[in-house]
Amino acid sequence: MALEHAILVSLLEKPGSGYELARRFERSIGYFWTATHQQIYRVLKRMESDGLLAVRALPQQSRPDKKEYSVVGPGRAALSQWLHEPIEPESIRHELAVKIRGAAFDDPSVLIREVERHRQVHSDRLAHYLAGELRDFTGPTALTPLDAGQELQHVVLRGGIAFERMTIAWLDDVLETLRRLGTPHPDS
Amino acid sequence: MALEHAILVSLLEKPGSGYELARRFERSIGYFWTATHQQIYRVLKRMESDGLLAVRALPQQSRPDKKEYSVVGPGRAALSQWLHEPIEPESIRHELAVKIRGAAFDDPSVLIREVERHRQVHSDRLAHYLAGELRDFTGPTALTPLDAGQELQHVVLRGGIAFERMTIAWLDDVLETLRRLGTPHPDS
DNA sequence: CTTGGCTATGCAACGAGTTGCATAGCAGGA
DNA sequence: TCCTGCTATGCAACTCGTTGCATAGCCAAG
Repeated sequence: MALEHAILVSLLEKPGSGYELARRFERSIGYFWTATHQQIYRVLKRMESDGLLAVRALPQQSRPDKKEYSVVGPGRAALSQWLHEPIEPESIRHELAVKIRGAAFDDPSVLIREVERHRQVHSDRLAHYLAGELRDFTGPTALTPLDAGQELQHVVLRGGIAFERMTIAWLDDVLETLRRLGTPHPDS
Repeated sequence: MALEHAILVSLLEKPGSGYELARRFERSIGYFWTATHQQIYRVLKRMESDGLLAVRALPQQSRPDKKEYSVVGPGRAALSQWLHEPIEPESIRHELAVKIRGAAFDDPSVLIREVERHRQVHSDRLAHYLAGELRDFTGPTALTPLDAGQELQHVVLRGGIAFERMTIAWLDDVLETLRRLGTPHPDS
C-alpha cells in the first residue's frame, strides 16, 4: 500500500504524468521506494477512480495525450491519515546475504566476483547521491535557506548516503572474509 | 525466488520441519530474509514435488506428524547453480522514508513519535544481534577456530549489526531535523 | 476451569510486484 | 537504411507475499 502514498507525496511535490512519475521513481523517490511504470499506471488509474487524484489530458503532437495527475482533497486526506498510522519497522531483505551463507556449500571464490560487482554498483550509487546532494543541498548553487520540504528531502538523501557507505564497508568486510577462507589457513 | 534458496541454505545447515524453518526465519536467516509459515509450507511442498527435497515423517504422540525435510542431490545442484548466477543489487525499500518526505504536507510533530518508536525497535534488534554475536562468535564459549560456514554466518551477522547501527544514527539525524523544523526558526 | 499460548500443518482469497508484450511516431547513429 | 532508443500508455499472465481462518491436543497461568 505504500506505493499509493509514495505517489501522493511525489504528486504533491509536483503534479505529473505516469511516465514522469516512473522516471522520478528511478531517481529521488525511487532511492527508497522502487516501482515500474506498470505498477504506477495501474495504481494511478485506481487512485483516480477512487477520487484521490484528478487528471488533466494534455494533447501533444504525434504522441498519445499526456495525462497529468494531481492530488485533490480526498487524496491529501488519505495521505494525512496514513501519516498518523503507525507502520511496521521493516527488516532488510538481502539476497546477497543468502548467497554468502550459501557459499559454505560451494566454492567461495565464485562469490568474490559477484560481491565485487555489487560493491561497484553501490559505489556508483553513492557517487550519484553525493552529486545530487552537492547540486541540491550543499553546493554553492543550492538555495539557502532551505524550506521544510527540502530539509526533509535532504535528510532522506543523507539516509541513502549512509546506507550506501555502510553497505560498501560491509562488502569490503565480506570480501576480506571470503579471501581469507579461500587461502588455505596460513598458521598450521 | 530467493525464498527457495534461503530454504535450501537453511536445510543444508540443518534439516528440519516447516515449523522449525519458520522459527529460524524469525531468528538468524530471517535477519535478512523474512518469511511466514504459510509461504514456507507452500514452497516446501513445491520443492518436494520438484524433487529438490526429501521428506521423512516423524510420528509424534498426540500431535500431527512432523515432516522433516532435507536437501537431496537436485536441490544441492539448484543451489549451486543459483550461486553462480548474478543477482540484481537491491535497493532499500523504506516506508518510513516516504513518510518523512510526506511530513512536509502535514504536521511534522506527529512523525517524531513514530520515528522514536522505530529507533527503539532498531536499538532492540541491535542488542539482540550483539548478544548473538557474543554467544556464537566472539564470546569465551564460542568455538575456536570457526569453520568456514560459521565465518560466513558471522560476516552476515556483522552486516546486520552495521545496518542497525547505521539506521539508528540516521534516525537520530531525522529526529534532530524534525525537531529543528518544529521550532520556529530562532534566527529571524 | 477457562483462557491463552505453544507445537504443527494447511486452505483460500487477496494484494503487491514482475515480465513480456504491444502500439506508435520521432530522432539519431552505424 | 535499419536499428536502437525515447516518449507515453496500456493489457495479460504470472509469481510472491500477506491475512484470516481452521484443526487439534497439550500445558501453564490466572
